[in-house]
Amino acid sequence: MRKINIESSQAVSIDKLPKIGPEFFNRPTLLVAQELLGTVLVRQIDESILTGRIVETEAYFGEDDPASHAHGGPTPRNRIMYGPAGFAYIYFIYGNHHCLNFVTEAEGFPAAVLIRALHPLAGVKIMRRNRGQANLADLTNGPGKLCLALEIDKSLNGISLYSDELHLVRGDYHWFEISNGPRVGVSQGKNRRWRFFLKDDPYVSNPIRSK
DNA sequence: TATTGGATCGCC
DNA sequence: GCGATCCAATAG
Repeated sequence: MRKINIESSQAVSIDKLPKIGPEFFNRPTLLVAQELLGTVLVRQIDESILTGRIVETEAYFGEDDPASHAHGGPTPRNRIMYGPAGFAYIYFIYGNHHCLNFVTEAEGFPAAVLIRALHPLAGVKIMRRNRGQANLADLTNGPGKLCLALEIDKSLNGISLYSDELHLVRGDYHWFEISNGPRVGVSQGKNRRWRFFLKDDPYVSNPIRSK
């Protein structure tokens, strides 16, 4: 029976924490993007468990969204976005980095939420090893950083978010304020303020943190 | 087959 | 502020 510090206060058994089910993701994307804040991402690798509280997300919605990979219709790369909700869409970008997305909405409609930043909880030692540096606040404060820290790459593309390897559980972190702003790194669709994050949280990614 | 640009990061 | 680095999409 594995014991783990999910929220730093008391050790609980990871087996007893109910996974968040696929129905959570099969809902309006902007709602899911906000309700994901405060939940805990669990990454299990063999005997190791890495967890982090989601503190920053971005929504990508439909083929009409110019910033979405699905803008312009289905391709081999974006096909997971067209599938049912509750699966991971993972892609490689800028020749260096992976990004983790959760597919939302009904099958056939391309939408997803990009996970942009985590507050590291369990497995910090392994995350530090994976990232090759020691500053806790810089471990998972960006989409590429958190994938490296949690050993998430394209081999997990299309995996169920109800799997042991990768899933979500509810945190006990509730009383926060949600801020929103323009999405990061997109050249089009700037008018959509679909980046959501915990107000004043130190683990949010750096660019344009406030306002 | 070639070219171009991208939902980034870390170092200068 | 800029280079690394390479995949995906588009054009030819």
